[in-house]
Amino acid sequence: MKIRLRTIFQEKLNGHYSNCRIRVKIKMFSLLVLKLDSIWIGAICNKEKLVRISLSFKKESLFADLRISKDKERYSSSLLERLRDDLIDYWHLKKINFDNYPLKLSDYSYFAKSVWKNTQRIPYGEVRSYKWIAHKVNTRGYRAVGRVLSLNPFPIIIPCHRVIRNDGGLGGFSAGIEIKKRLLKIEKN
DNA sequence: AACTGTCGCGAAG
DNA sequence: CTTCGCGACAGTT
Repeated sequence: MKIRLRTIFQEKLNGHYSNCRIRVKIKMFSLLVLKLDSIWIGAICNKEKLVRISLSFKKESLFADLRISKDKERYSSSLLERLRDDLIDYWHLKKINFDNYPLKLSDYSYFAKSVWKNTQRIPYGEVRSYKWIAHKVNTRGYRAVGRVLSLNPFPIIIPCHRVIRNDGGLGGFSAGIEIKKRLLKIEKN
């Protein structure tokens, strides 16, 4: 449970604090943590949408990446249960379609959202280049595409691992190139 | 102002 | 023919 103090009003009347109103906004997050082979996957969601996913070889870095502290309480969530099942199936080589997960994208720029949307159009098992994505969003800012993909809050669901260099090189991956290789290997079967 | 997961060209081996 | 270095590119934080 994440508690954010929104506003604290203190009204000074007649020389002393006589009316103190406190409004607290409580945000509830559900947390999923699972390990598939050597890779840890963490995901958080709010009441209706996924908020962030993180991949790592080290469990500890999940929580920093998700921007939560690790000993928060966990609440069950049907969304995360579905995600957990899908991820396990995906890991066992099933061609899972992650397209219809509700994602919280409201905080991101139009450009970022269009890059991610086009990334989601790359079919399972196929790859496209950063340049290809750039064409789709009408820019020659290839590096800008890379920058936005590096900020991808939903790895696997937004399959940025399917985006590689135009010359066939792998490019990069924010969670580490080994994880990118691993995901591509899973999809090659 | 600095950063990024790029691209493509020219020069060198 | 392959590899390397470098400058241009564009959008974000």
